[in-house]
Amino acid sequence: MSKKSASARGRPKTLDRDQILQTALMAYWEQGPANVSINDICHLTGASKPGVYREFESDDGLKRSVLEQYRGLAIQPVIDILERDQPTLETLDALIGFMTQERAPLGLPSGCLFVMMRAQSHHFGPSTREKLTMLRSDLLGHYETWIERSKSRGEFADIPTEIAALFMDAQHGGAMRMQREGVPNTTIARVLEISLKTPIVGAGPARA
Amino acid sequence: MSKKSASARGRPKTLDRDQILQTALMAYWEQGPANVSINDICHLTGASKPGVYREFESDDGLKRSVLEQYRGLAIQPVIDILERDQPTLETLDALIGFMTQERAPLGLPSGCLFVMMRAQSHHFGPSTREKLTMLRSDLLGHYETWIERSKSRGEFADIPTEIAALFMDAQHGGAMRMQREGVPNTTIARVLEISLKTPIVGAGPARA
DNA sequence: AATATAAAATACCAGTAGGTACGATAATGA
DNA sequence: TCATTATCGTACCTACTGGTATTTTATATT
Repeated sequence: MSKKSASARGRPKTLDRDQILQTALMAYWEQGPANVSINDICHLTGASKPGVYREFESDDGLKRSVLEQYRGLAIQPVIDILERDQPTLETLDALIGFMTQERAPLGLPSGCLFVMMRAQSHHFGPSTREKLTMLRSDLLGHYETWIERSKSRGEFADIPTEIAALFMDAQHGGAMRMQREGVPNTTIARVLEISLKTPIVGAGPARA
Repeated sequence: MSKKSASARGRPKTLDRDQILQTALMAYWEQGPANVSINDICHLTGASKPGVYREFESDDGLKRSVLEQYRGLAIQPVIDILERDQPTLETLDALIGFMTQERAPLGLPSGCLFVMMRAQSHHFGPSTREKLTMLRSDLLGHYETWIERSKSRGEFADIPTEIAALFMDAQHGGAMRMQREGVPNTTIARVLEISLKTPIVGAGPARA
């Protein structure tokens, strides 16, 4: 890991890895990964194509790295919410709040790159696909531990943990898809209130 | 409309429109629309490229036509279930049954082409996008009339109809995505039991 | 038989994708 | 000073995309 600051031997590198990652991340997120070529990223960043390939090895490698970057940006916050020790209902509210946050003021695209990439994982190389699978099972794992903790407090319905985790993941994916299709965040939040809270804490509307 | 059987003037057409549509439909469904080129479809069907363009005008036109075809195959059955005059719970069971049907024995790919295409609608031409939007609002409309009918029988929770329709659409999309990711249909069905039934008829597990 | 019509398919177009060979360049170590 | 090392970027490669110009062929009409 101590390769950066130590003066290397040859010509010093001018290529800005983080800038490329950030630019690619935003371009993928906004336009969809399949609509952004390596050439596009070169033009956007001013980097040369061999430079990008030297740094990331291949299209597959770049996408894998972007996904890693995206994890810190948009998946970890979800995990952080799950790991705060809060009453179940408050966690659910925090999740809904995070998902339906207005993106434009933050300069962030709508939808979720992770969800988008999962939906078209067969377009990607093996390395990216592997990363996708790992991120997915990691996220599901965090859902599961949170569910178990909620259950131990008696604050979670009697649903098998594995099923409940898939259920929460599905609600998240649904919300992100709606956002991409232009459904207003307030509306998405109302849907999530019903779809997330009712099955989990029974806090939904009265039955007719 | 009486152009087919009437003997036309020039060279008789040998191009089989339906075969192309069917082949393209299956290829799109299996591999994702973005992974199937017109060339692929030509090779699969034996048709020549200008023939395909003569029939469908463009990539956009072909995709629109395929989508139309897909409607009859996989969207209309859902609408038919909604239009059967059944108790709400039976309709929900029928929907869950349809979504989690084993596809392999029927020779059908898993997932839903409509859901896939909605998720990447920005890859397509204007005509295809228009069709997608129309299909979406048509489906949502059918959900809404079914919801209203259920409400009038007192068999639907007190959820605004528009919200409930988006909710149902989201559950459908989530199920199709899980299926694509390889989640077993029995598991998906259990998730749907919770996510669909609990909010709508309160038939979920007891709260803790 | 000659002509009009329409569909057939080969062979091509420009554009772009992912990827790389290779000579130039900027630093360090001897 | 001079070799060594490593990154630089131009210019290129092949493959394939959506799309079409052009010629040939099979029919119906005259």
